[in-house]
Amino acid sequence: MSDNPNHYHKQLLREARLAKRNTNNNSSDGDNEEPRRKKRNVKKQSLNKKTTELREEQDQHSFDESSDSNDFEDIDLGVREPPSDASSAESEDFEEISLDTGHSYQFDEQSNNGSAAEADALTIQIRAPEEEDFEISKTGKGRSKVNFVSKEERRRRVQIHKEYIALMLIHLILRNRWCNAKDIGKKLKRACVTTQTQQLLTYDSKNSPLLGSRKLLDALKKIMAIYSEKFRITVQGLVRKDWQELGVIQEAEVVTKNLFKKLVANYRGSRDVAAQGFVTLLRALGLNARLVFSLQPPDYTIITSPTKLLEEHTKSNVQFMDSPYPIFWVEVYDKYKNSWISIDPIVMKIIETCPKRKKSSFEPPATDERNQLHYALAIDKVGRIRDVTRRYCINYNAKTIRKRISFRSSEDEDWYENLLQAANRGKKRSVCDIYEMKEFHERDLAEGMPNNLQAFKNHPLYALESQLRQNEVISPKDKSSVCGTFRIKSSGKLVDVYKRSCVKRLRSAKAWYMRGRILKIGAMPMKTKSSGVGNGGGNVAHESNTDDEEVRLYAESQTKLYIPKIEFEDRIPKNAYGNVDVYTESMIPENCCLIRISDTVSLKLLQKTAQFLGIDYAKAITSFDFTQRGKGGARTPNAKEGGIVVLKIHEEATRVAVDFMIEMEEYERKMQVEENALKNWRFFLLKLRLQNRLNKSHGVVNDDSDTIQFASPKKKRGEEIKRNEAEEEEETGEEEEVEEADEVEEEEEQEDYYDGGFVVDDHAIGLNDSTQLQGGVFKESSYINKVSDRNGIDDNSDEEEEEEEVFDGGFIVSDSEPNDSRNHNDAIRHDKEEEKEGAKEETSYDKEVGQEYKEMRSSSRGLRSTRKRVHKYVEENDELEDDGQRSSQVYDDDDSLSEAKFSEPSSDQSSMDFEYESE
DNA sequence: CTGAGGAAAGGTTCTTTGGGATCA
DNA sequence: ATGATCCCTTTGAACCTTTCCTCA
Repeated sequence: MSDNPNHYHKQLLREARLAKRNTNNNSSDGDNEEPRRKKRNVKKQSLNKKTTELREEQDQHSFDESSDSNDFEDIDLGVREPPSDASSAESEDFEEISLDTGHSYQFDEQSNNGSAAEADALTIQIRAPEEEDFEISKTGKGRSKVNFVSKEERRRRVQIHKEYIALMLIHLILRNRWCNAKDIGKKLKRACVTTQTQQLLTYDSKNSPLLGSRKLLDALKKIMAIYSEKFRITVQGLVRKDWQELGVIQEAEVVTKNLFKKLVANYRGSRDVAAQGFVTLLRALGLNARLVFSLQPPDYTIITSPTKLLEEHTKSNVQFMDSPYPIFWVEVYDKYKNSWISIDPIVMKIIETCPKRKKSSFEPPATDERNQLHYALAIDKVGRIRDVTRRYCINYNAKTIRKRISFRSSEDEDWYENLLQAANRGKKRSVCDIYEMKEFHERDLAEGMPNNLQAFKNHPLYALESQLRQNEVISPKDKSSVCGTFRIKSSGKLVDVYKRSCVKRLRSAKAWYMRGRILKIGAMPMKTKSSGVGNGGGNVAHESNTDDEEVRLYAESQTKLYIPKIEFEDRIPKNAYGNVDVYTESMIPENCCLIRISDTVSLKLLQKTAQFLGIDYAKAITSFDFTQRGKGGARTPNAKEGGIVVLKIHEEATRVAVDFMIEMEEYERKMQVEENALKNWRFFLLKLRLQNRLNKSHGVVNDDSDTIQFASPKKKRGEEIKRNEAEEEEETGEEEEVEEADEVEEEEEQEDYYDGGFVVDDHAIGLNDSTQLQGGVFKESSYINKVSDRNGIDDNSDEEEEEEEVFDGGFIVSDSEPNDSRNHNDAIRHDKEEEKEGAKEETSYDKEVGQEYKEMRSSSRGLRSTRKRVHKYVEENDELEDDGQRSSQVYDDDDSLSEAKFSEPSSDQSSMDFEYESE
């Protein structure tokens, strides 16, 4: 140990904090954060399935659940139960309540009038108690005594632990508000404070702070003596309960605000109420008094199942033994010494300013069943909450920390932090806090090294070499990392103690690569381990590991951020597979950007977009998954594609195009419906004509059972047939027929829009601007093409012409055409200008595309012109000929595709015709 | 009281770029 | 005949950690 332990430990602490921050940063920007988050989501989902969610309205009182849960002896929030919450109120045991951290807690301190206990929006899920939760997991043959609980139960215990904390916090906030009652305070003051003590308190001691402090203590002592003399404990206060005792009800009256006032005024109630009353009294005296609550959540680290005790406890209401230590007590700020004085006016009747390195008298021994000091929260007059556990626990870092939820995982740590933060929202720090932080820091330093081996495990400051994990190493391993020695009591061996901040976590080069880091040149492995590890289902067979028996492990300091090499500014640096590895954000090549897939944007769409724009792109591999194929156990890695990488200069254009493609897809879907409808109708009309002709040539067949099923109702068909029979003239008949069809269309449109139905143009167009645009676009480009194509193919051209006129009624072809050509000329002119511009042309083009898109939205410019422009741009400006060709191919393909689609109905129809005729 | 050791369970890490059937 | 597309399946092994318990 060094000569100046304080200084030494300070440094240690700083280093430890730094190291922690570093690891946190790594985990947050790395990919390794993802699986964890995923897991949590899964948990949440499964939880949600089982829970009934209760969302409280903003102005409702959100804490009602707790007021009726019988677990808590005396919570009342002074609010009435809304009838709608009956289900939650009925839950006898307060079983599973999941609270989202951070955002859900909103403690509103504005309305400080007691009756309105409120959170703005608190989501509480209550799960009905399940018998199975206490199910005992399988135990070994020989050791019947150890009964571990199931995974599910463990999770549930953590959950309850958290909920208990949250609800007790709320309890504390409420009680603290009641403690601000001035009327009671005045009354207590009159009864308990003599003029003599009053004088002690008002002593002006600017010159001698020591004397002032002394007098404050004297005054407190006197007040405490009178108060504790008067107070009678009539009911048991809060106690700690084990898991099996959670359902046991302590018989007590529900304390409302009025009852609280009455109790305090009459010096009756539980020891908790006594402490709260004392706070009221001290505050009335103008002292800065805090109410301290040592939360007693059931211990989540206990994973054994309840055994014999369970039955005893649930059957008879066991009166819990009172702990000789308080759960509520008081802290008074000593402004002379800038420290807090702890007062327990009722249980132990002591006043204490605990020196460092000495065990506080408030800390119960670990054997106390009914009281454990793991979370001590102090709340002041305005509702500032501070975690003051550090003050009361001598072995905070070595022991207490392990029982706190923050020790479990970083997520849980965040949860706890967020909880306190939410409770403190909008409240500023005071000078007292700064002095308090200083005090806690000093206590940290004073705690020193643990005195037993076990406490060294995961100690935040110290580490023993024997307790390191396989992939951990102490670096640098010299005098600078040793901070002392420890003698193992049993063996008497003397071992070195290292700083925790010097413990480095090692990974293989591959593992680092997956985290976006590569080895520095000349890095020597810090440790090696046999490659047998984890080779489980790997491809051991095909890759002879003879020369690579060992996995070399490296520390993070031996690696550097991987920065992809860029050979040409205008090329995407792809790997051998033609992809880009993007396991972390930092792995995106500098001249590129990643466009991720999402729920709405599929990889296919992205690829299509890139091809459409004719730009170079590469699939981005963002992670791997390993799936089991076959029963052999060989697990094959699957590269997961998380998006595409495009050149940065193409980013904006691509994003705009992606948006456009999404809209286009949506429109195409609609068009498909419409097209199907048209096909059906066309088919229907043909059938009618055919039938008509057959009837004419072969006579009417009175047979209702048709071989062909139509979507339209038979009644209407019958009508049409009659009409057709009446009208012998072909041309006029057809015209009317089509009109009739149009009418029917409109009627049926409401009935089945998607079921092979159809879209009326007016309807489709009139929705909003964007649809109107699309309508315009597609009428020009695809729809009209299709119709005219069909005209070309079909023999019954007369009819088709008529049809076109009918369906085209919604838009003005003549108008759009000159418009289009003008734009086209515009585009060409633009392109020519751009050609001259030179170096900046590409970026300006990108902007151009963005603007054009906006223009298109407003002025309904055609898709075709855009396409042509992009196409033209690619041809003229882009040096990548291949891509240009590809895009032109795509363009052509698209048209041919639409042609191909339209050959369908004719073939379909002919076969049907054939079938009909053969009949 | 302390530590070693064992049991039992859950968690973490490692692996790092298909293939056969069917359809167009 | 050939290329494109779909669908298969959710798995291990080895190691590590944590807890409880017993025994010395």
